Amino acid sequence: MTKVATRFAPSPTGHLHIGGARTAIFCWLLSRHFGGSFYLRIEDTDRERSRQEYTDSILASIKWLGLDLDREPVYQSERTELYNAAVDQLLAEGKAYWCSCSPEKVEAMREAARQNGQKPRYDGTCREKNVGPGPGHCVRLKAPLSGSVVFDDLVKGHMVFDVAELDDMIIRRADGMPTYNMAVVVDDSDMEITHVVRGDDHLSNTPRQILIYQALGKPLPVFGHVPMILGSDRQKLSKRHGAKAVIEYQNDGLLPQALVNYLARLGWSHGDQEIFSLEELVKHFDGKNLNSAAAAFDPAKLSWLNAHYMRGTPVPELAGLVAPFAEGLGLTGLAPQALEKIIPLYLERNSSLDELAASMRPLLVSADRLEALPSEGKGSISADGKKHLTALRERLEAAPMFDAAALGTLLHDFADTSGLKFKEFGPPLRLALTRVGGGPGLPEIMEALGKDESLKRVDVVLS
RNA sequence: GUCCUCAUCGUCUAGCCUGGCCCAGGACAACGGCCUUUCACGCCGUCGACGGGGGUUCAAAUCCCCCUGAGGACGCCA
Repeated sequence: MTKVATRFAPSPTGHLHIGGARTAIFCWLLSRHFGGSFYLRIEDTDRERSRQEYTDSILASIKWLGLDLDREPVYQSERTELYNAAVDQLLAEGKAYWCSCSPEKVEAMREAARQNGQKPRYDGTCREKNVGPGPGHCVRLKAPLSGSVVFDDLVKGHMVFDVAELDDMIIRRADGMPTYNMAVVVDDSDMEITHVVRGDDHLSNTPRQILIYQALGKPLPVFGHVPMILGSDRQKLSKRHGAKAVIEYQNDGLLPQALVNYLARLGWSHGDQEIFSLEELVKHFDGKNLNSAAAAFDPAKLSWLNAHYMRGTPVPELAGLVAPFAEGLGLTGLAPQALEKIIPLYLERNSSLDELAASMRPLLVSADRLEALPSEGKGSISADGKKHLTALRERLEAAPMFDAAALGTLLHDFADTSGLKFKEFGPPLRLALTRVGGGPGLPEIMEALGKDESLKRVDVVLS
């Protein structure tokens, strides 16, 4: 058995989005499962739409996801000679021919076919004419006129296409560049790709590509067409579904492992298991159990997974990961220890790094950078509240110990001796300390803040 | 229009190949409760699906046919 090789082949016309990322993950997983290789090929033959910044972005996203490559990325724009050699070979062998039909003329043929209820196709005008090269001439594959193309798809099963459905596709444009189907076949063949895993929007391209493989006399790879990812309303994925480019998830504070786990599990399953380490994914992902139905993207489940992975990350590492998000909130020059100290207080209350940074902010800024409290209404401290705070402040100032355990006892004692209920002084104290309604326990917050800062925050709202 | 693909809880899915163990299991979400001097976590529980119609069979989510619905392809785009 030859060594398994897979490839992910995006065109650099946008950032790596969620659908592409899943395809890349599947390809990578399949190669790793079989101890094979994984490659990246940039399909940039469309000079108009391809942009270097997107290539860079895709490469960065692949890396961030942790998908390592076994060779440098291949750029189709640099391989024109290879494609031309293949086209010339087919021409020389009589398996392809020059065509002088203008695009307008071909479009007219298609329109006519459509009118007749036929599949729009090229009618083969130049097939036997031997027109030869010339300005505006393209090259077409001389496809078989009858028979069928058969292959077994990893996810769709046994596929049969009647070649009568296909026409003589263009394999080299008038400008000398190969067309997509030609370049893909030449590349996959040259790169010795054994498993072509891609979106099922390519399913109907497959018989065309198989025709090219056959004309070239090259062995066929195994094909696997994974269904598309839909939005939560089962419509085509778009921004409003919260389905974004990988780089945006990164910017939102998602952990790559969460995204990989979520995406791997979308359209693939291993019994009832939901959480997979990378090792488990590699161990179980053998190209089977792929769902042939399209799956809807669910941001809530992704979020749940992210929370799970955040909690499993060691605090010092987490501190390094949230630091950039804290900086984004204007919290610069923070000591790593400052973050490490309060991360445990907020970790289980957040499901992304940016939320975590935002919720920790009140404990990380100085008292004067907290926003002012409203004087009345929601979020304000009543006159009674201030009175209770004044009394509590005295106890706090007199506290010999300022750790969470001692402060917990102090608050209980205060409730007992003052006859006040917790809800009469707890919420005002919380507002004074953090300006936020919920969060970690008051004792923990005060310990993290320290005595001076805690008293200062109380003083600010009392003055 | 032609060809192709797909169809289990709101969502991701198990089960389907090799019919009975499925009056359909798990997870996310939602809802309720417990824990908690807040919020959250955690725990317990509730709601909730085989698209429709025909067959085949003692028996169908599972096999066959039709319908419906959804998606894709039909480029000198990829």
